[in-house]
Amino acid sequence: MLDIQLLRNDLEGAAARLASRKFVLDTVAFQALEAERKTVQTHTQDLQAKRNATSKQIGIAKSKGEDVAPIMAEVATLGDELKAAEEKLTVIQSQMQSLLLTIPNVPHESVPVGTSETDNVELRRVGTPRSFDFEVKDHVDVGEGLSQLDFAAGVKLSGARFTVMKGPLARLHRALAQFMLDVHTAEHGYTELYVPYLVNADSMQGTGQLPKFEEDLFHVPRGDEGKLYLIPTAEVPVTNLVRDEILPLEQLPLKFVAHTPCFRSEAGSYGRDTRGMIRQHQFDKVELVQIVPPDQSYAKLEELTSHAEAILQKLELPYRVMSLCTGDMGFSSAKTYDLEVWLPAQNTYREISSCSNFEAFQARRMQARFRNAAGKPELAHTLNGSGLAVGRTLVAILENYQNADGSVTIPTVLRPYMGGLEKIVAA
RNA sequence: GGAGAGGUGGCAGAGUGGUCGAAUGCACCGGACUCGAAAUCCGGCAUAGCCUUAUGGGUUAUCGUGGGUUCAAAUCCCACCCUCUCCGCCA
Repeated sequence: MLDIQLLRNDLEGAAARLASRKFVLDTVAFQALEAERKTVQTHTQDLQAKRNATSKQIGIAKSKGEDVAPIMAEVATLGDELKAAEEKLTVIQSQMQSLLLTIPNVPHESVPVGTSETDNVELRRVGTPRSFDFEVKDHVDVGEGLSQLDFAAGVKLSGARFTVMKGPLARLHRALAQFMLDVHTAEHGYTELYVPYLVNADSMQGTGQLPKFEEDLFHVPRGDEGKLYLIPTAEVPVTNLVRDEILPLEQLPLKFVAHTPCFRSEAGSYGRDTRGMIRQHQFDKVELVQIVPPDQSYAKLEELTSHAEAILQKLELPYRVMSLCTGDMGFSSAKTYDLEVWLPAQNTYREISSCSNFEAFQARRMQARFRNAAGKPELAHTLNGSGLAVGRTLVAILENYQNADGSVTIPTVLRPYMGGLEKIVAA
């Protein structure tokens, strides 16, 4: 959520910046609503002040044993008028709130301007793609060749976009998550968390999934009206830990890492990545989250991104770092770096991590604050990034570490997690 | 699932219709005293919004959440949420 002051003080400027990310802000509607709000709110508060003053007088008069009938008569009609004004104000305020909740974040000035994926800017490449002296298979053929990756079983149990892994491959998947957690806690200073996979609507609104992207979420009914949502990323429960909190300055920055499954309905992407486990309804991810003072957030974005990169480097997977353009960034983000891993079978780089600075956008929705040096509550900045998406990392390993005989070499750093196993061979 | 108790400021805890945004204590901040500290004394000490504005001032809302009664609600009524205790069940 944007600061409404920004819209009041520099509406055209805000609209121009939002336009760079393909969002059209209806400035006329905003101004009209804002003008009405001002009138109605002032009027309502005047009436409330009058009511409060009169009620107080009645109280004083009664305590003195005086006749209160004349004063009562004075406010006889106030009630209806006030009620009407309050109702009107409530409607306007909820309209304003709804409007604000659907406006995306303003891009940081360092974000490249563009309209689509193709305008993203490559910042660096790390590692050299391996050259193969045989025809590379994609991860589906590699995994099924090993009889350890079973898409048909996933379909039987649940439907499309679900997968079953078996044996050493399932263990490799677990090993990846363990490895990532160990690196981030031991080397990068993150505190490991275990969090709920079902969260309430307030949490989803806090990080920006609601109200706009309900169709991307799975939910389960609970009670008559309520429902809980399956998390699409650990970002939601982890970041919402600080919702409605005022943190002591000394506690910042907070650095959390959590390994969770992620559930996405993938509405609107029915035709994309239907083969393999690139795009699943359920996948595991190790997520990094930082809560920091505003003046540190851009330095922390670089740092957090480097933490995610460290995993790829240790796994010796070639990747590149992209700075997403204004038109390709997520709703809540002010700046995003994507890490893209090399997939030889696709002969391209594919997203495996997304690291973002949300500035105060999420914090404002969540009322996540800290007490600044002056002792005053101030909105914190929130950041997060995948460190990494476990399923896609597994895909990358299957493809990059495949051998001519169909086996898959296990990256050195993972072998301790695999009981010393060096290679996965067909069962 | 059954029975009961309870949710008030950073914490503890008073307040059951009226000068209550809320006593008191602790914690915290500033000052006095002191060579310094402790003790003591004095003062300060919630958050969000709106209007106005040179510092500032005015005003509204908030006592778990939402609704209702009333001129007036922390206080009365209804619904919901959460916590605790006991019983049952259970990984």
